[in-house]
Amino acid sequence: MDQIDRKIINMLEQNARASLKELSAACYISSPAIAARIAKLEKAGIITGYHASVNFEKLDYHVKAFIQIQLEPRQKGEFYPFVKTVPNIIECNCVTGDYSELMEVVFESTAALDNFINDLQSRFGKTSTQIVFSTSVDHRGITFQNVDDLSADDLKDDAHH
Amino acid sequence: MDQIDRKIINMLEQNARASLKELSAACYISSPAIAARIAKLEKAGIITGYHASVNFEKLDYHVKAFIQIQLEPRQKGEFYPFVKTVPNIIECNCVTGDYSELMEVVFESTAALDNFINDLQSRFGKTSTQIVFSTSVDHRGITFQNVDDLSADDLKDDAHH
DNA sequence: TCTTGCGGTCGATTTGATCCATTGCAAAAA
DNA sequence: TTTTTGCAATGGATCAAATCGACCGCAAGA
Repeated sequence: MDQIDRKIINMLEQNARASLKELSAACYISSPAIAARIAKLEKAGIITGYHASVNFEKLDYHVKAFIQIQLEPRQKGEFYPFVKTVPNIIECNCVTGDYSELMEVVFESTAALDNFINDLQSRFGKTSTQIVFSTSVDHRGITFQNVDDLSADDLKDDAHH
Repeated sequence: MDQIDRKIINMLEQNARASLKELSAACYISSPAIAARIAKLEKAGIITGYHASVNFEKLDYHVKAFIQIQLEPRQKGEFYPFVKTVPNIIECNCVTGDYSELMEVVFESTAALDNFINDLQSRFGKTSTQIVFSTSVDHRGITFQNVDDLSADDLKDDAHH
């Protein structure tokens, strides 16, 4: 993981469809070299995938919310397969605190959200919900600093650490 | 937005680097047709970007957490530019409830997280933090149902709605 | 009926990705 | 010190994929 790898990751986080040529120009190395580095980062499990992101509003998912739920330990075996199959659940984490699971969801309407919460409560346990008014930072990866405007020499020097 | 568009979106959510050829084969239309549809979805603001996702653990961000913070209305002008500049904040939402902002963060260690929380509290207001034990559903987009195994005829019929 | 516009196909061209032989360099072995 | 080994890169040839432009068919509105 040198500066070039970090720059590749930054660029692919911003635009996963960037061509090897673009990456190659920005990193001052050849495109086969970029391809080899990307393959290595994927194999190492550092880059885990490439995903298009969509505007939920435009797809008529007007309500985003966070739902916390209290779960008995024995319910987890049923809960985890369940959450994976519900497309409205866009993230789910097991967390510290009074509620054991915290999930992020999107729904067409508050009515549909309410419906889902009722279903959750009857199947599992007590919930607590916060509805999202606005999103100031949309889900993103970490961005490496001090990599964005490096000269050819800076990058090359670093490569042979 | 017909079934073909939905299938394209599904596929690009799963693999944003899928080639036009792959998409074209799966949708039973030519690759220029796919390119035109993607361009249209982007221009309409339905597809908002393509992002590589990384394994935070492998990059030594061992602690994921959700931080809620109480904010005076007048503090928002300062808060929003701030959260955008902190790379550790991977999502931030304004929500209903006792705490006005809910953010998802990643840090190298609990010490670094603690440090950040102290900084937040001194700059803004009261916080409440939940640390993530495990993630059963990693951040994902919505997946359209009944699109994954359609025949050539199904897709074509739908195109001329 | 005629026209307009959209969304599609097909083949030609251009662009980008991949393969392979070769090089340079640094670290470990002789 | 010299030799060897292995890794990461290059550059050109080859191959695959994306783009362009001409053309077609169909449905909606003039």
